[in-house]
Amino acid sequence: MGPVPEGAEAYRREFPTRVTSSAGQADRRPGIKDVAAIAQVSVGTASDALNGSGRVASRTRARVRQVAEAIEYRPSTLARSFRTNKSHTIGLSIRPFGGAPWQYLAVSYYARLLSAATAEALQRGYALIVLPPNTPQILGRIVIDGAIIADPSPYDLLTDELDLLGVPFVSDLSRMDDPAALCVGNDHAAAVTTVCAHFRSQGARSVGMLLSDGTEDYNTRSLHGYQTWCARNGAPVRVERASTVDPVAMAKAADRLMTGPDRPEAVYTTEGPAGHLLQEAARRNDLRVPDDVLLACAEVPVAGREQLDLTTLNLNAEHVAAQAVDLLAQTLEDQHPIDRHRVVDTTLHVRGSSTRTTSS
Amino acid sequence: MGPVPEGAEAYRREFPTRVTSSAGQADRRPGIKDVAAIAQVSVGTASDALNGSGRVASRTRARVRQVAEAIEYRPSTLARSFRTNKSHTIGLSIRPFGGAPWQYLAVSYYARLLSAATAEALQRGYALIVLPPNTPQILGRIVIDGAIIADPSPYDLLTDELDLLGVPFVSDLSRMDDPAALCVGNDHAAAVTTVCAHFRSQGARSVGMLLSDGTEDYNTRSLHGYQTWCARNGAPVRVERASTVDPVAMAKAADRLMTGPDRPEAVYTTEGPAGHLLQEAARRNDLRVPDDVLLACAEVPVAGREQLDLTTLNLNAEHVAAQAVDLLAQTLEDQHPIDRHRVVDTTLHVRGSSTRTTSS
DNA sequence: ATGAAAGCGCTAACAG
DNA sequence: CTGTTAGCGCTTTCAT
Repeated sequence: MGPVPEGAEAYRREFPTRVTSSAGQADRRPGIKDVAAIAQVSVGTASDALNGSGRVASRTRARVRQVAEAIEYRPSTLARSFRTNKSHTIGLSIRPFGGAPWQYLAVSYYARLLSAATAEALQRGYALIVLPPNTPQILGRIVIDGAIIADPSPYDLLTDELDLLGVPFVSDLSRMDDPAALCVGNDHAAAVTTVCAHFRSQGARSVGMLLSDGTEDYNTRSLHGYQTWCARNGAPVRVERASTVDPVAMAKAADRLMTGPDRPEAVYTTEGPAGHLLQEAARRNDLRVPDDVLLACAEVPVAGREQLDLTTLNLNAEHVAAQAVDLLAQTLEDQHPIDRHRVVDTTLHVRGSSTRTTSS
Repeated sequence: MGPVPEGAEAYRREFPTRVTSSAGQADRRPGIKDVAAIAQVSVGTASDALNGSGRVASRTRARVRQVAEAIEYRPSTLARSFRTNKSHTIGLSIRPFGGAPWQYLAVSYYARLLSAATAEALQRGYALIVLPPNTPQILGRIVIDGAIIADPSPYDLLTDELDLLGVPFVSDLSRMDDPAALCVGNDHAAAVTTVCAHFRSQGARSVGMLLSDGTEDYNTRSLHGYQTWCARNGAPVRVERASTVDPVAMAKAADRLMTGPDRPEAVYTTEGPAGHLLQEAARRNDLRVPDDVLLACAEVPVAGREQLDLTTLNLNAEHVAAQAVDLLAQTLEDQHPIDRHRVVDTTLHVRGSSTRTTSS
């Protein structure tokens, strides 16, 4: 018999049922010691040969690899992860939305974030695990190297547990005061300012704001940006808030912005799905868009985007995801990124709902 | 000092920098041996006490747990996974769609499948990992206990690798001939029959079919069901196929179904996003819906569902996901489910696009 | 260039 | 009831 037995058959012939304890189960997956035994090297050498550490003769490496291929050896990812203390997985937690905890995929921003984060992570050799928000217990069962917390509520329970476990995570700009924190997000204050300026350029003197009643960072920043703009431009502040969970409440809030003698000449909402609620409210109140009131919203459900002819603020979820994954990956690979706070630009897509056709 | 030091401070006081090799890094996470040392028990006892194996005196268990709590001990999930050979994760792979590999979230069926699978998995203590389709290499880096392959192409490379690794997986009904395979899916043939029967009940004598040119199970089954229905009912077969990737080709295919003297009186498409393509094609060809042609489609993008007034076939993605996770979880927990092939019902939602208002 | 051996942190079998 | 010990499968020194 030659020194290099080839194929799984030869392997089985030479090592018939290598099982130690319970007889009969010859179907156990081959381990690295099987490879080593057949290739007539030690496990250490086999490991080096397979991982290409360079310190093994090319002839023996070839032999070891040949054997590994022949018996279809696959290293145990579990053991390897354990040994290297890396699982190559990152968690992504998205805040609850619309009552149901997983409703968020209906919001284009989060769907895009998830897609892009998954793609970007995989490209770098990480898999993405979808985590529930506010459920730190899950971290006791599963393994992640790092995490991305999208739009955490100010007291998200996950973050504390992650800190305790020493798992690095990226969150939004709400943690910017901590220079060590990893932050990626939009400058929502600037975004709102852009929208308001656009409204004004179209002749609107007053702008109303439809906000969620949540306490996420984007909410507070958007509100702050709005208030600042109003103050600087001598415009009245007109804010309505309602729970994102409750479309009826949202619709009523929209109605409040469309009625009364002092109703604003333009309305913006940070809640994408509320975009068409604004359109419906305008219709209910016999206001023509854009003639009587200008409208815009941040993101919008994917389908029917064009049909709605709605001016939108693109938060560039793909960029956010890419930056977040990049920042996390660098940190996990001990590259100590210098720019740990990253602000992603927003883009205003002007469409019919905010373009004055007749001068007022 | 009492026998039970409380709090991390006491711990650090008593065991100042327990590090063995490199001095100075006192920030290493406490392990089970730290807990054991402080609680004055062996690691085995500590493990039993923490995992509630029942064989330890309640007094000592209390003490051990108290210590663990005090020093904020968290078991290494990596080590535990390694030891128990379980990672509590399942992979979900969804076929590529629309060119971009992650575009599928725009398709409501897949978005719902992902949401529901994630929720169901977490409820059972599993986390869900989003896997790319046709990329078996990823399985060499990450750890999963099982997998769900949604709509695999007939030669999906993932399945072979999963078999090799001994990772159980659920796929669709295309593997029903293997009694050991785990299968969950809709009976697409029956679904198409339902749609055709509905069309006929509304007076349509002929039904056209707009299909993807893919080779997924739902495609072949839908086509087969359609052909069978036509044969049984003496209706002409009129099938157009186009790549889901290519909306232009899809639109052209839709046009072909709307023109000519022998154009069908009703059209169904299995591709949700093509639903409104059918509507547009009808408009282009001056056909009124539903007067001149009846329309229906399987699933539809989430937003604007009501506005489109389109009859849809609900594939009940949530049920599919729940059954798939259930089947997988049972298998992983060695419960050897008897019903390894599970067929999920579909539901026809009749709306305006297929309801004859005037009798023809 | 290669082999031998020491663990990673934890669980589980066995011994007391 | 509790302590001791043997690994899980692999990577990584340290010798040779």
